[in-house]
Amino acid sequence: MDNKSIAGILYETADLMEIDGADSFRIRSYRNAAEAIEAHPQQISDLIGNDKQLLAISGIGKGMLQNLKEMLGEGRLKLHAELLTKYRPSMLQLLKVQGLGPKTIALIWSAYQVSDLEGVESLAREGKIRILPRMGEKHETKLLKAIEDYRRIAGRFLIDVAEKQAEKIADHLRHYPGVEKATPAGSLRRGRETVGDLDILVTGPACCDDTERQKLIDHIIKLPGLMEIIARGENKISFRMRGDMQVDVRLLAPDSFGSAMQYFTGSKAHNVAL
DNA sequence: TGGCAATACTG
DNA sequence: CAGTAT
DNA sequence: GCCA
Repeated sequence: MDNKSIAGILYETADLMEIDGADSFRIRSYRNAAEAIEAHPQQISDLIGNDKQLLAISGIGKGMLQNLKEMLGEGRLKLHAELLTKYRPSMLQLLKVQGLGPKTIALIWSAYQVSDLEGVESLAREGKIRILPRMGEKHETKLLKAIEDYRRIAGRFLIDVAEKQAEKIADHLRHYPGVEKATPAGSLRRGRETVGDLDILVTGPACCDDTERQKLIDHIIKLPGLMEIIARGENKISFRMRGDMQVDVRLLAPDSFGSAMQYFTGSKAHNVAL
C-alpha cells in the first residue's frame, strides 16, 4: 500500500466520521495525518516498525501510528470499514456537491434513507428537501443547481491540467522516429474549460504499415504514468493515466490526418452539422 | 490539559 | 442566534 | 486525534 492509498483511506474516514457526527478536531487530525503522509518523501510502508521515525512526522501521533500499523498489517482500517457499512459509499460523492455537507447528508439519510446523487435530486424536485428541519426553499433551489454543476464537472479535468498531460504524451510520441506530428484534438483543442478525456492524433511514416504501427504502439505503452491499457487495436490505443485521465491515441496515415483532425476535434454537434 | 481559523449564508 | 458549509 |  503506497502513501497515496493510505492518505486516501484517512481522507475517506474523515468524511465518514463527519457524517457520523464525530468530534470535529479528531476529524481534522485524520485530514492532517493524510496530508502529512501524502507529502512524505519516503514510503510509510518502508518505515513500518520504525515507530520513532513515524512519530517524528508532524501530524502522526500515538493513535495514528496504530492506524497505520493496522492499515499496513491487515490491509484495511476497521473504523473505515465499519463506517462504510453503517453508511453508504455514495455519500462520499454527495459530499463533493457544493453546499451539501455531512450534516445535511446525514439528515437526508435519516429522513429518507437516500444517499446518492440521483435520489437527492429527485427529493429536491419533489419539494421534499425544503420540509426538513433547517432546510428551506432556498436550500432546495441551490441544491438542484449544485447537482447540475457537479454533473457538468465530475469526471472532467480543468484545461490546464489536461494540457500539461497532453503535452507530456505528445512529447513521448514525438521522440519516436517515424512520428511527424502528435497533436491533441477533442475538447482540449476546442479550448473548452474542462476536458473529459484526451484525444491525440499521430501521423508520420511510423503510422503507414502494420508492422510499424505495432512497434509504435509498443513504444506508446512505455509511457511513464500509464496505469492501464483499456483497448489496443491496430490504429488506436486507449489507456488510463495516473490520476484517472483517459487517453485515446489514434495513428493516422498522413493523407487522412487533416480530415481526422477536423472530425476528432468535433464537437459532435459540429460534425453532425457539417 | 487546553486549544485546534475565521467567516458567510440560511432558517 | 444557531447550525452548516467553505 | 495531535501538539505545546
